Amino acid sequence: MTTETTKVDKHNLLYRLGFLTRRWRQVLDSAFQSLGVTDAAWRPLLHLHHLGDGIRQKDLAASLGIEGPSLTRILDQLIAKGLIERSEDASDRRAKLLALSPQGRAMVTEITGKVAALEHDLLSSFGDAEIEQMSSFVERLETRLQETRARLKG
Amino acid sequence: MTTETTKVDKHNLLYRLGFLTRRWRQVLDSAFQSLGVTDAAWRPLLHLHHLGDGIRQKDLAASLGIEGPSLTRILDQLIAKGLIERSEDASDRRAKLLALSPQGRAMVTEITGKVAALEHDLLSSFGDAEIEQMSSFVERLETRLQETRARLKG
DNA sequence: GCAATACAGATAGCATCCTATTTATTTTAT
DNA sequence: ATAAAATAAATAGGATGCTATCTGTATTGC
Repeated sequence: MTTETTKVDKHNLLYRLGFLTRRWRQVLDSAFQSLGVTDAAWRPLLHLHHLGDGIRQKDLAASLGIEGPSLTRILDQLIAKGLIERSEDASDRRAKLLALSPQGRAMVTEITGKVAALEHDLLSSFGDAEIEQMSSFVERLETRLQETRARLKG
Repeated sequence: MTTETTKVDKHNLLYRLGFLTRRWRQVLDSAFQSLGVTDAAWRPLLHLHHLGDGIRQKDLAASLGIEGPSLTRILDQLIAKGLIERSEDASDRRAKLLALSPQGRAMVTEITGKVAALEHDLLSSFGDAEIEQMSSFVERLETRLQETRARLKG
């Protein structure tokens, strides 16, 4: 029975991580509805703000950890809302350069406040050492997973 | 700067959890392609096996942590493949009862082996104490998130 | 007994991610 | 110099989750 229990625990861990991220997404979703941006849309704004105007879509996608086509649609929405501007790169006519509009910058401020409040609410009971430990675990899992992925593909 | 750094770390933690679960799903996806079941489909099979034949869709959905409509579509696929059988509940004509077919039971065996191998591969570098600690963190986050969710809805 | 409410499941439609392919442009190799 | 390969972004289509709504059945309240 000990073996069985251990196996179930490990099994549940990854399952519950997925569950947790779905729930977190739902919380963010309801929190951002009032701002008029979807949950998927706020992160590109913050990353763009952090990386600075004038970057390419490809680099923003890499920063977000999503694929190019996934970003294209989100950008279409953000550009339609006037939060981001997409211009052509004079030095490479295949590429597009991204920049926050003034409204986009204002939105970044609002989003940053909301996200910080929600994250604080979620993490406030954890000490710095615990946060760091979780970060370390996640990093180890990421590394291992990347190796596994590479092995399955190669 | 200290404040800034801490903030970014916390920020990254939840972001990276989402990233991690997406990657894990991708690994499972490529591993299960050869079995002819999608990543979303294997978990209902295992849960049904664990819960036993004759349960209702509603209870399986609750066990999986997904909503009824999300399960309906997955079940349609699994039934079309002949892995699960859906029958009417004589005591309540609204409800349907679920059972694994013989092929479904065989699939459960294959899936269990594959999942166990992948999870072992991912988690083998973690000690039991570390696994338990991660579980504890996840549980605390789940609890806190549920409270937040309830507060936002009420 | 019958109307109102609750519940199980299915359907419709949205959001987000992915991979595969297409188009336009740039870089590399012969 | 030109043909082949590589690259940036867009488009097409699939998978998975959600909420809202519909249908049929059971339960509750008067």
